[in-house]
Amino acid sequence: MKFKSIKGTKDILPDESHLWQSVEQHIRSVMETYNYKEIRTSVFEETSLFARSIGELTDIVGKEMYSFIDRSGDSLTLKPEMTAAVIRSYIQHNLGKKQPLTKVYYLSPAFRQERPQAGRLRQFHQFGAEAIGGSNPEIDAEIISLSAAIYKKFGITEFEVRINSVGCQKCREEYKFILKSFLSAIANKLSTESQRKIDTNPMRVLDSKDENDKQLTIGAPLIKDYLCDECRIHFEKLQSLLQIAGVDYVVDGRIVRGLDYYTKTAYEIISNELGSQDALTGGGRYDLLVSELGGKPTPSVGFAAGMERLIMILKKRNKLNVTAPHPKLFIAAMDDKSRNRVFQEIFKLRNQGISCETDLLNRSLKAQMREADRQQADYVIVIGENEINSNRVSMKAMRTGIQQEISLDELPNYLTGN
RNA sequence: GUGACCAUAGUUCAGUUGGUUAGAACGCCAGGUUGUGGCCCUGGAGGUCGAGGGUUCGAGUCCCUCUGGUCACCCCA
Repeated sequence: MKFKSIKGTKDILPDESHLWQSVEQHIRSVMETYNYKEIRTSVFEETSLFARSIGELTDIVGKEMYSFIDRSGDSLTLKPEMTAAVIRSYIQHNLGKKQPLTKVYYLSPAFRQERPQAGRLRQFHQFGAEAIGGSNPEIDAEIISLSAAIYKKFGITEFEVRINSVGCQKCREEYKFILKSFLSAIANKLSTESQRKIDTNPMRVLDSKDENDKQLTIGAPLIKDYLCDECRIHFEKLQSLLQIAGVDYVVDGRIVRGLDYYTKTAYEIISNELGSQDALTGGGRYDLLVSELGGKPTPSVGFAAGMERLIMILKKRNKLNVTAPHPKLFIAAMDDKSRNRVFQEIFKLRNQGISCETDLLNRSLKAQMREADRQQADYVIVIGENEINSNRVSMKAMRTGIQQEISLDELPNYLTGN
């Protein structure tokens, strides 16, 4: 085979595309219930936008971005996540001037050059939302509730919302200092991975998957015990609001998100049905990002979720009772002489918005019937000399096999009446 | 980037210690007499056995390299 899809990319084939459409439609409907409006940004941006927002030292920026130099010498990057692009757009178009709080959602492909595995692709699809312009914990609660509501909309209830506060610049620095000294004391017993992180990103040591590391860090200081008053009050208020909103959650003091820009609230939605990549959703508050990217200081919250991971669960749980679109009517031609008349009827019906199909390959009547069955057409009529002369056709309901004779002129009414 | 396992029709898979024309199921196509699908029956098409090297009289089967897939690590959606 000469050409193949790029490693880590997947074609969504005609058999499956309607399933994606249906999932997307459900997501949109929940987003709109919460009064978020869609934003679409281009798939690529200036490389420096992501470097600045996500953080130079993160894995995403350090080794996973699809970056390239275009013909004018600019460095561009296929977006590895959506928030940076949304914020860039928010600032560029002065959306904050039109209203104090901007609520947007998106559905978009994203790109990261990682080794593919279950629930991880190089081109993947995210949906998510951002509420830009407010610092109230009510907004954090709304974002978390919204993301959980989407899974509930699909009948998925087996997931866990884990929340944490990662503090602000002030209290996080103090905490990191304390944490580092705790970790340094046990450094020689930690895994080499974790040892490396003590200086660069000590909070990540706490969510190491290494069993030994887990044991060693059981008594480690957690940031929730070192929050400043403002962050602590915000976190407590968020929890009471989640209770009011009816969102079940657990506090997990070890959550650290992989993107540098989070402040205060950080949260994840985890499923135990996904394999190793178990995060359905990740999100949190990023009060410093807008100003970091050149806008006015604008506190914001958001989340991003993986489409493929959602669909994995839906498939596993058999929650995808979506029916593929199928033609209402199939018109078979008795013989070649009748084909022009068949086409005439087909186009007439299609012009009236009725989905119908006919044989385009000059096949036998039997083959045409088989095709109609395969296409799951609701009805079939056969047009031949008799029908052309009498202007009457036998309408066969394929599910029941019952035939009913009607006039050709009644066809549109008959079909739309059903 | 690291590791493990895998790669045979459109799909899911068989393929004996290396030995003639590489099989099955499903799917696809055509028939089973007069103008009607599904079930059933019969027949047919379809494979450079992932690619390239090597060992051998002989390789789908053994060895090497590459590519791709799957899963895990890392990290994340």
